[in-house]
Amino acid sequence: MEALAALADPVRREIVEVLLDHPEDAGTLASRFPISRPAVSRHLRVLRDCGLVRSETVAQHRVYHAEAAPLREIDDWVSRYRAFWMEKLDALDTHLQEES
Amino acid sequence: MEALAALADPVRREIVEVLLDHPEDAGTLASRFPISRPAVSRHLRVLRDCGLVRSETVAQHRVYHAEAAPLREIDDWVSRYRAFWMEKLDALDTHLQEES
DNA sequence: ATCTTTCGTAACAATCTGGTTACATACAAG
DNA sequence: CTTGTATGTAACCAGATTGTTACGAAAGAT
Repeated sequence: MEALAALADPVRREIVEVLLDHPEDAGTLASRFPISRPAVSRHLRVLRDCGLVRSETVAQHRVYHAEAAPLREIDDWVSRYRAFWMEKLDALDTHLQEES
Repeated sequence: MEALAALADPVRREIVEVLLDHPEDAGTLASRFPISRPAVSRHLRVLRDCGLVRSETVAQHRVYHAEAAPLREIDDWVSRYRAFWMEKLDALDTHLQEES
């Protein structure tokens, strides 16, 4: 669940959101954020280290791509408890039914 | 997505896992971990602040319960990208089919 | 009333995090 | 080859995080 910690940061979350939509090189990616390019570079390192992102070198550019596997890992964790909140929300629905 | 940051910590994640199974008082909860009771108490505060947990006072004990809503919020975020990795994994399946 | 149990908070130290600027490397281009 | 563009890394700093021990409040128990 190292990926979960990586996604705790809002900047990294937004980077991933962009890359899930389309691949993008480091510079363009950095220009989206109000922080320095090296700061973004390090966020990319964190994302790379936990497998949420992969980089492909083309000329002197590094094109980043989103990687699916770790997202699935998080989904699996949450899934284990989906039954819990389904139940709770069902109970709420019932409650509202009874009130009306 | 404040809950996501809260769950980045492995201790807090384990606390939530326990409470999703059954409610438990602060002391018993603390005894599960190799850290001090005040440390656990503060983890509980973080979880309370982001709504992942709720406490009920019974006598001089504080019984903690898991709360469903924030888990759902995280699930919703991941859901937005479920299509992405479904697609990737499908592509992998196809690839393996072709190889065999 | 006083002691005991349960639990949160305060104060403090050590580590982690995320930002900045300065610098090094790699490849294209002229 | 020398210059310029695109990136990652190193060094440094401020603020947040997480742990510890000491203390305080609240509610049973004697």
